[in-house]
Amino acid sequence: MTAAEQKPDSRGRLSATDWEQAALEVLAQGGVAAVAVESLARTLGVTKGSFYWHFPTREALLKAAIDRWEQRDEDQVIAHVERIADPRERLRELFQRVSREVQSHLVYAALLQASDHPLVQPVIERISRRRLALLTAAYAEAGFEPRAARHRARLAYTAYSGFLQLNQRHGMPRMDQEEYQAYIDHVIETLVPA
Amino acid sequence: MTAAEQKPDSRGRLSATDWEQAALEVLAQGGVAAVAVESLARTLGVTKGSFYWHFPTREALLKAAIDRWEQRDEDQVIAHVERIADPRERLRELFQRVSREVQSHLVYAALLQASDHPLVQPVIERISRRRLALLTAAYAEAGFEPRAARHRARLAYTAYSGFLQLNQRHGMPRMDQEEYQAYIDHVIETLVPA
DNA sequence: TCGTGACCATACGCTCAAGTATGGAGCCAG
DNA sequence: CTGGCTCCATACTTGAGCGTATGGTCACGA
Repeated sequence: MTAAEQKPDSRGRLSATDWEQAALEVLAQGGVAAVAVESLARTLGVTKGSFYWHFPTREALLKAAIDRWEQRDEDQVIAHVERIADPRERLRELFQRVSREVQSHLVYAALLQASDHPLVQPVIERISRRRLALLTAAYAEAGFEPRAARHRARLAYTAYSGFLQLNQRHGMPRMDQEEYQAYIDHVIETLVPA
Repeated sequence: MTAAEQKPDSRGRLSATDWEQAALEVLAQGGVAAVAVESLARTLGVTKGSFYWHFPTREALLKAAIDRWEQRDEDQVIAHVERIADPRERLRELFQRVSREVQSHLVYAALLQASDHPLVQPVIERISRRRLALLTAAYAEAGFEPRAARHRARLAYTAYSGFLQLNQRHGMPRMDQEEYQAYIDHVIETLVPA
């Protein structure tokens, strides 16, 4: 209902960008395996013939879509958060952001699940390194020793990805909105120095 | 080198248990997708003909292997840890255990990655509930309010699975043994009350 | 020794999704 | 109005895995 009407330029024709957008949507929903060309074509109202005009292969689409997501993520998270002066406040903002910007985190969760895929492995590695460095820097600025900053950053980051892992489309008793906010508060209390 | 010689009863013949064991090994290594009958048959030195005598289908093998693992896990973790009286000591022991018993955790990590598989989903759900309950109880005994105990348990558990996620066969700068131990200490310090 | 049953090999068939080949509809420049 | 470019449909081929059909071998008991 949300992927059907993409952005027909004038009369139903599609562009490569349309495919990437749709790919990201089903990626967030059904994981990497759900990014199948015939299935995608159906949701876009066309057939494979269209796809293979825009992309040489399925991998190419996957790569393009993931690259696009990574770029957007870089801009949003890094830029908007890195300018917060106080490191404690910066850390709090980071944790809070998980609840908003759902789509982006869903994509990240999907990529985590497919981290053995040769195409996403380097992406996960880059993202991990970047976010870990961001956290480490924040903790260091907040007064942690270098070693302790690294450890606390790692703990925070693993808690983040573990949280994503255990929340989408499977196990774990669901939390309602209030319980969720209380949990976030607890995490901040525990992992961010007063 | 480790999966080739399983346990030929007398002369090269295999049993259903041998297949389950081998399945667990490649499951820990290559994930659920790596549990393929023809591939497994090759590593065991036989052909599919053998497999389909012991099991009606691939799913059956997967289920049997996972059940076996879950049973062993139940015995090892739950039984050996639950008898520790002091809740703080119990929590420390839990964290320490992640470094030993590597195989078991590797299987869990593989299952996490395939948590959308209809066969794996209920397993993950059960395991999650059990371990979460275990942690929650320990924190409650250690003096946490019920709500805080739940939150802290969830934080610890997500940190655990996130840690697994980001360490096997992909991303994240590797830690050496000493750094790893220091990290565990930091986690215990942070998440376990003094 | 004979035959029965446990275990395995060989050779198929079936399905699904990726990729290919080719042609057709619409539009725009000349 | 015509040729060419863009975007798409239809109909194929191909490869990987699962599952099936059928027969062979070896051990062991009667």
